[in-house]
Parts: sequence; structure tokens; C-alpha cells
Amino acid sequence: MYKSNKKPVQIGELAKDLNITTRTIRYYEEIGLMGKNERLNGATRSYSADDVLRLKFILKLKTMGISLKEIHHLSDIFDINEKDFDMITPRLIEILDNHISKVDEKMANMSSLRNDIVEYRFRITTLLNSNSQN
Amino acid sequence: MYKSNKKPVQIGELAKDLNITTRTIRYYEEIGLMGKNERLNGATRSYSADDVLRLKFILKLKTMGISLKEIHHLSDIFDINEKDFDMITPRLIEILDNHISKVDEKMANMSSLRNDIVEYRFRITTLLNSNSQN
DNA sequence: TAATCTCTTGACCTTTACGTAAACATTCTT
DNA sequence: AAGAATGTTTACGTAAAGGTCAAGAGATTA
Repeated sequence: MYKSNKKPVQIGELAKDLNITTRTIRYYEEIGLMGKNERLNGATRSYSADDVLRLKFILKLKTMGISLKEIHHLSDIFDINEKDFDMITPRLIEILDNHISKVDEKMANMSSLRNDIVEYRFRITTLLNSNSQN
Repeated sequence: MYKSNKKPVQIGELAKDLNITTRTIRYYEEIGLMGKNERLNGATRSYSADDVLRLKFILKLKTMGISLKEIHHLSDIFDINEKDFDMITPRLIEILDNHISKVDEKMANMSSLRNDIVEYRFRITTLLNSNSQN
């Protein structure tokens, strides 16, 4: 495995590429989602290709509705390049499965909620009609 | 129409009856959802049967997933006893319909989210298997 | 009479995922 | 050299729906 030949990028460019704000990236670092990365002359953040992958992965999980807190539980996973893939993936699958269940549950709730509203709506219109016939 | 013969209740009892906290009731008053009600010797809140109905109605809407802010837009509706029923109900129905659409939309989103996760999960397991065969 | 209960208002705390501003350093462009 | 752009840290603000004290007052009960 060789070091990626892609040039490291700074925070502004990275943010623009991924269509997020710099604040978001710094925030992820703040809460420990992004590992400590390099700094140019000890100040300016510089992101390697791996760092970018990591961030993209976080965003991917986010679009799937997984909270930052949950993603945090996966912090081990982010060291993908340094750890054994077989050790990491099962944990991720477990979390995804868990999340699928949650989504299912939410959907069931919404469905029954919908019924409630429709029923309530129906009762009201009925009442309204019987009222206007007085 | 005659005044209800039910005795007014105080906040603690009302909260217990409706299985909410007194803080919740005061909060609803705070944000203007509950109209100003009577006070015993100018201090202790006293809730008439109408007040109770109003509060129950708020809670009903809440269980249907309507936010307090939305309920607030309905504040007119709460003066049900003093206004024309025919004037009020259509507005409520409109809001309910609106809410049904929102719920439908959310459900559609969740469904596609679910697909995304399942697909992602699948890709990972596939990767994992091909990996362990090396 | 003293303890206990329920009430009052006011004000700060919580969670999530950042937005926004201040004040300053460094680098790029004119 | 001067100004613009980008970077830095620190830290407060936001929305929703209350939770949780604190400190005090009136009423009930042993």
C-alpha cells in the first residue's frame, strides 16, 4: 500500500468540495470524529486523501440518518486503514441493522399516526356536516 | 347553553389527571396556548371544564405530531365556545390535511432511507465475504 | 404550633448540529 | 506596502419542550 498521491487540501477547499461549511469540519474535529490531522506550520489544517475519505464516510452515515453520537461509537471504524477490516465491519453492520430496525419502528409509528389524523379529520367533517343541516 | 357543573380544578390535580406535569401546563400558558384563566385569590390557577377541554384538545393535537407552534396558529380555534363552529373547523381540517401530507412525505423519505441503508449494508457484507476468501 | 402539602414566579439546564461573531495571524494579489 | 482572502481559537446563540432547582406563601393536618 502506497501513500496516496493526491495533494492534501485545506479546510476551505475541502468544505467547498463536500458542500459543507468549515464550521462543520472543525466541529467534527471538536467532538472527536475527525482524528487529529496535520497542520501546516503548526496552524493551518491540512487534509490528506485518507482524511477526506473519513469525512466522506461520516457524511455518508449522516445521510443515512445516523446521529453524530452514534457515529462516534464507531470511532474505531475510522481507523480503517490501520486496523483489520474483518474486525471493524461486523460492528458497522450491527449498527446499520440496529438503525434499520429503528427506521422500521418510526415508520410504523408514522403510519398509525396517519390513521389517527385521518380518523380525527373524518369525525370532524362529519360533525361539521351534521351541524350545517340544523 | 349552561355553565358546566363540574368543579374547577387546580393545576396539580389537572396535571395528574392528564398525566402531564404542572410545568407543562404552565409552559403552555407561558407561550400563549392556554388562555388566561381564573386565579383563586389572585394566585392559584383554577381550571374550568372548558379550560380542561382546551388542554385536552392541545394534547390530542400533540399526539398527532402537530408541534406547539402549529397548534399556536390554531389559537382561534380554542375559543370554540365563543365562536362559530362552521368558521373554525375548516381551518382545522386544512391544517390536518396539511399534516397528513407531511406525514406521507416523511414516510416516503424514511422508506428510501431504509433502502439506502440496506443496500449499503449489503455492499459491506459482500466486501467482507470476498475479503475473507483471500 | 409545627410540619407538610401544594401553590407561586423566575431563571438556568438539557439535547443536536452547527451558525455567527470577535479578534487576531498568515498568505495572496494588486 | 496595503488590502483581500483565508486561516485560527473562543465562545455565545438557536430551536423544542419542557426539567429542575430556589425561595417564598397560604392551607391543611397531626
